[in-house]
Amino acid sequence: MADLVYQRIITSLKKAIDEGEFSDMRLPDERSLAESYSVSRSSIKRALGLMADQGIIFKKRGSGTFVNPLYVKQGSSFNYSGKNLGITDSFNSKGQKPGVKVLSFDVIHPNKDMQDNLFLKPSEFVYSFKRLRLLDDVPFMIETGYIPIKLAPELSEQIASESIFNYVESELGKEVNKTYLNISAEPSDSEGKELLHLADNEPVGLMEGIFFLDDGTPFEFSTMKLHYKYFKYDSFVDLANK
Amino acid sequence: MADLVYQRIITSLKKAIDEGEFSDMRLPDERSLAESYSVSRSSIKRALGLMADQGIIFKKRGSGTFVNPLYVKQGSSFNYSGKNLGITDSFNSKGQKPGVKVLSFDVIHPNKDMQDNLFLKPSEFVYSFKRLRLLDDVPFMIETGYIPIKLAPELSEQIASESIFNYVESELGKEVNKTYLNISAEPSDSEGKELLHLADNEPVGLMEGIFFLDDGTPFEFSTMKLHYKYFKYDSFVDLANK
DNA sequence: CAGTGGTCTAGACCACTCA
DNA sequence: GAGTGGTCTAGACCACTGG
Repeated sequence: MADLVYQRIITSLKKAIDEGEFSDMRLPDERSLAESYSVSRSSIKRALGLMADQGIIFKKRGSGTFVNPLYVKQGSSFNYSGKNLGITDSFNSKGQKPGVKVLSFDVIHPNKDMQDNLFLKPSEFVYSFKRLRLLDDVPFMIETGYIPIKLAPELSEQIASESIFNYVESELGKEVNKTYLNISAEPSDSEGKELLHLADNEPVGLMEGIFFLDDGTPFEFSTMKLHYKYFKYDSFVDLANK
Repeated sequence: MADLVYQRIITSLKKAIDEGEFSDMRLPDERSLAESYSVSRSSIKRALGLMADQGIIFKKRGSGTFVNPLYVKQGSSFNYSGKNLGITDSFNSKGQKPGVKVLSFDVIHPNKDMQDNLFLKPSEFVYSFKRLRLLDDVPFMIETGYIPIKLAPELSEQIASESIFNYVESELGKEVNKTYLNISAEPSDSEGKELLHLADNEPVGLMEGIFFLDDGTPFEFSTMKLHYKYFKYDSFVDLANK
C-alpha cells in the first residue's frame, strides 16, 4: 500500500496539511512539487487528483491548488476520514462489538426481480437468508440477502452467522469490492418495530445494494433495514460531472 | 465536452456496449483499443478508468476488462444514468414542474457550528433562509440555508425565490460545483408534518450539506428535510479504497 | 504575459492471471 | 510464458487566471 509513488505523496501531503504547513491554504504548483519530490508531474497529478476526489483539496485551472478549509478543522460536523461506506466494515469502526444472529436460511427460486439483479436464469437457485446485526448486543439492522448457489456452493447457516464476505475471500479466493447502493427511508413495519425496538413514529433507513465480485459478477442482492439512529451516509460529490 | 479524446472514447464505447457489440461481456485489451482508436494507451486508460468509477465496466489485472451486466439490463432497479446527485438538479429531472416558496429570509450572526462549517469569524453575518420546495405544486422538501453575506452581498428574498446557484453563476461569475453531504433519517417533527403533509408515523429524509465554490470556499450550509417518498440517493461504491 | 492546472503522447517496466 | 491491466516517466502543447 505504501510502496506506490502517488500513495507516498498523498500521505506526505496530508501530513504537511495536518501540520499546518500551508498556512495560506495554497499548495505549491505541480511542477515544483514534482521537483521537490523528485517524481514526474504525472505522479503529482495523480496524487492531487485523488485528493481532490476525496474533497481534501480543490484544484482551479490558472489559479492553483487549495486546501479544503473544512479538512483542517476540528469539531466540524464532517469527518474526512477516508471513504464513506455505510456498509459492513464501517459498522465495526466505532469500537463496538459487532454481532450477527441468523433468523432464516433457505434455498429458493429467484423471482423476476432477483433474476434481473443477479443475472440469473429462472432455473437457478439462490440462497435466501435474513440476519439481525447487533452492536454491543443491541440490534440495529435487519439484513435480507440473496446469493446464487453457483457462486458459493458451500455456503451454510454457520458461515452466515459469521462473515460471508470473509468466507468468500479466504475460501473461494475471490473478493467483493464494489457495490451499487440505493438509499431511502420508510416508516417502520411490524418486523422493524419488534426486532429493532422502534416506536410507532420511528422510521428505518433502507440500503438496497448489489455487491459485485472483482470480475464484475453480481454476487449478492441485499436489503438492509437500519434503525434510524444508526443510519448515516457521508459523501463528497462533484456536481460538475454531467 | 465532446472534443476531448477520452470523452469521445467513453461515448463511443458506451454506444458499442448499448448495441451489444461485446457479446461475451469482454472489451478488447487496452493496447488494441489504443490502436483501433489511434490514440495513446494512456487515453484509453483514462476513459476506462472513468467508466469503471461509474460502475459501467470492471477491470481486472491479468484478466481483462468486462461490462457490468447490470449496465446493459433494462428494468433493473438500478439506473446508471450518470451521476447520482439527490440535489437540486436531479429533483427537476423527472419532468415535474419545480416550485419554490420562501418561508423566511433574514440576516443573523452565525452560531459556533456555522462559524466552523462556513469558516467565518464570529463578527461576520450570514443570510439565513428557509424555503419550501414543490414539484407540480406538491411540497416535498423544507430547506434551511445559511450563506455568508460577504460571498453574496446582493442576495435577496427575490433571488431566493428563484435559484440562488444560478444567480451566483450568472451574476457573480463563480460556480458551485462540490458538496459534502451527510445523509440520515428522522421521525417527522411538527413542522414536517404540517408543511410536507406527513402522518405521525411518516419520517423525513435528512440531507445536510456544505456547498463549495470552485476555489474551495464554503459557500452555503444547507439542511434539507425531504418527504420520505422523495428521498432517494444512488451511489456506486468501491469498497477497496482503504 | 507569466503562472497554473488540463490533456495527450510514447514508451519502459512491473504484477497478476491463466492456460 | 503470453497476455492483461497498473505504475511511472519526460515532455509537448493547450486553456484559463490574474496582475
